[in-house]
Amino acid sequence: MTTRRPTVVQVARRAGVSIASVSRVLNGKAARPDTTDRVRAAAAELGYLPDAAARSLKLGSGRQVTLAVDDIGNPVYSELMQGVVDGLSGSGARLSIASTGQEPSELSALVRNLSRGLADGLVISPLRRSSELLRSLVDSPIPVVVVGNLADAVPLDSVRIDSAGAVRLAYRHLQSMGAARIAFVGGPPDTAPGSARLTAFRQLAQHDDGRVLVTGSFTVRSGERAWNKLAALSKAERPDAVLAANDLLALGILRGALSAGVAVPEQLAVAGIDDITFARVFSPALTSVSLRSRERGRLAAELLQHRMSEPSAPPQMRTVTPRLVVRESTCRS
Amino acid sequence: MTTRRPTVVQVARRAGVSIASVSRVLNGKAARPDTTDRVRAAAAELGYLPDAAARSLKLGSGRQVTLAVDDIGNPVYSELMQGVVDGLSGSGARLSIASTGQEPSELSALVRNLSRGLADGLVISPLRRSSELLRSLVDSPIPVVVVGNLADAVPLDSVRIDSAGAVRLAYRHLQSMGAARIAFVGGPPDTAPGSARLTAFRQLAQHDDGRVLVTGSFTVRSGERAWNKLAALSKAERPDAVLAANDLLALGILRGALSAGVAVPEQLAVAGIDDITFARVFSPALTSVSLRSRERGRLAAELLQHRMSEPSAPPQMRTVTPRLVVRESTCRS
DNA sequence: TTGTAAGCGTTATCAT
DNA sequence: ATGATAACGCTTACAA
Repeated sequence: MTTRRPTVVQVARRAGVSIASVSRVLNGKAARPDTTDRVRAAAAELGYLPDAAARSLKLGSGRQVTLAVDDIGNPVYSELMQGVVDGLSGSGARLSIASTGQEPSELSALVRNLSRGLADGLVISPLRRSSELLRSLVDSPIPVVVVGNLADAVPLDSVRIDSAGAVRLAYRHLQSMGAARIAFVGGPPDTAPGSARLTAFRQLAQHDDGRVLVTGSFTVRSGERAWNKLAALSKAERPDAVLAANDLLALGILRGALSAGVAVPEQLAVAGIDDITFARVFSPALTSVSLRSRERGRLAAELLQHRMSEPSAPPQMRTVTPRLVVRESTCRS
Repeated sequence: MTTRRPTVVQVARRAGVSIASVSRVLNGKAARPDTTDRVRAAAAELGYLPDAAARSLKLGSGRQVTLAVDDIGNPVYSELMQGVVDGLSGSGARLSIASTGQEPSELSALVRNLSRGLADGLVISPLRRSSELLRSLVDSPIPVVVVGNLADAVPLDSVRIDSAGAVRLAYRHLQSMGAARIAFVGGPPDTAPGSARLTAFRQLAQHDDGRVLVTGSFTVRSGERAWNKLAALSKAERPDAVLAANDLLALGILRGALSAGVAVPEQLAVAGIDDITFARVFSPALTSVSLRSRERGRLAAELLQHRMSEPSAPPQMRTVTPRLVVRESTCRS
């Protein structure tokens, strides 16, 4: 039960060598074959595992990566997380999750409190990019990779997405399906993706009469509320297509419309952004623009590992191309 | 940029006291008021944060909790994770995720490799409970809480669920809605929940002619495949209700049925188990039995913290009661 | 109440 | 090639 974990000392004793030799062998440095064997054998017999805390203390850094997001409940972040796991796999690094839940971005505070040993590297995907947060990130004593579109001047590794392109893809698709009045259901405008996608839509629709609704959160509930507002419009004003700023909002719209007996896509076409795993499962399956969350997570993990091994390299950037996935909610084939 | 993190030594120098006083003050031990003030001030000015690795090494344990699950992609586990976060919040403990992804449960290996400092406590929800895994858990040098139904003899803290009760709830409900032939779509029988739910169904349906299908995984795809088998049955054999072993399977059935033009619930009623967040969003919304994943996560975190502070207390057990949530997929109101 | 010093388990430097 | 030893930053007897 309370067997004390074996340390290098026990291994050394058992192998009849010094602790230095044990450390060397276990870290793959050269040693005489028989020394190597004896140490390996002793370690195996004792079930020795190095103490991560001690190693981290000595080395000045462990292999602990933290992923910080605003809301782990959103499937997008689960996928991002899976991507990070993919990118980390094989490196021996471990992943921690830090989610601030619903609170208005406590991420800055969280970032400041990441002490070494708890986190040796950070992947962060902040909904809101306050200058305070950016400052904490730039000043962070540990390597940071941001998943999101930073201003070019910010000296941080980042994985970006072409937001405007994503919105355009969906918008053009809806148009090509014959939609005349396309409404936009946006997320909170004070968030980075919220404002980027809103701006992109406004630019695209400036000559069309696209109605714009803004919601308080990127959730299904908000989508349902937005639907209610849409349903209250006069017949002439009612859109024949909705472009939602993310899939959760789109699903809310979808649910609202179907409950009200509106046929999708016949009477109302609906498209989202993110292409969460569930998008294809719904009925009708949701047309969406994939932002490749999993790939972004993987790329972020790669950038982070690069930076952890090469702390003073110039900041790098990866950009992921959005991809339209047409399904039943816009096009009954 | 590469500012070396301040340590107790710098704080002590700045405050004009010894490192011992710094440690004492920062850990809330009594000290003279002016000493306290000077230390606090110095720490604040320097932006001092204790090194988690060093503290963990010295104390023999940090506050790092690991959650190990088979597949983070399943929303049930996201909810479990959120529950663990809830239960940990305020305790200063941090959460790590370990997921083996799709691989045939490598959890045993994972558990054996949890070195101290990386994980000071473990919450594990294993799909398969091999005796090998159980042994690693019982022998684990760090506190462990299992989310799942252990044999009573296993001396481990656990959070359990009444599987048989959950299946019964759904079965009786389907019967009460007038279903005559209820089919069961089970998960992999070599998993703990897979076999428990299957056994429960067989017991309930032994006098009825309930058909039983078994799938290879708890996923939407498997559900869709199961639907195809169901659809291939002769009209006389076809069920008028399906009870799926989890919501992902149920959603697959739902999707298959709707695509085939089968009306749900009129021609086929569908019920799942787990009550994932998305269950209510689907159309028709999915009837499901809630296993209160989030609450189970919270309870697991509480048990773990208790054990971490009281290592030799007798094993505890919490049992969560399943709850039927009736929605449109079984009952058009 | 405060300071000195030991030690947690590891890696790395320096002799040998 | 190997062994003795110092050091990473922290907490905690023990002394003063």
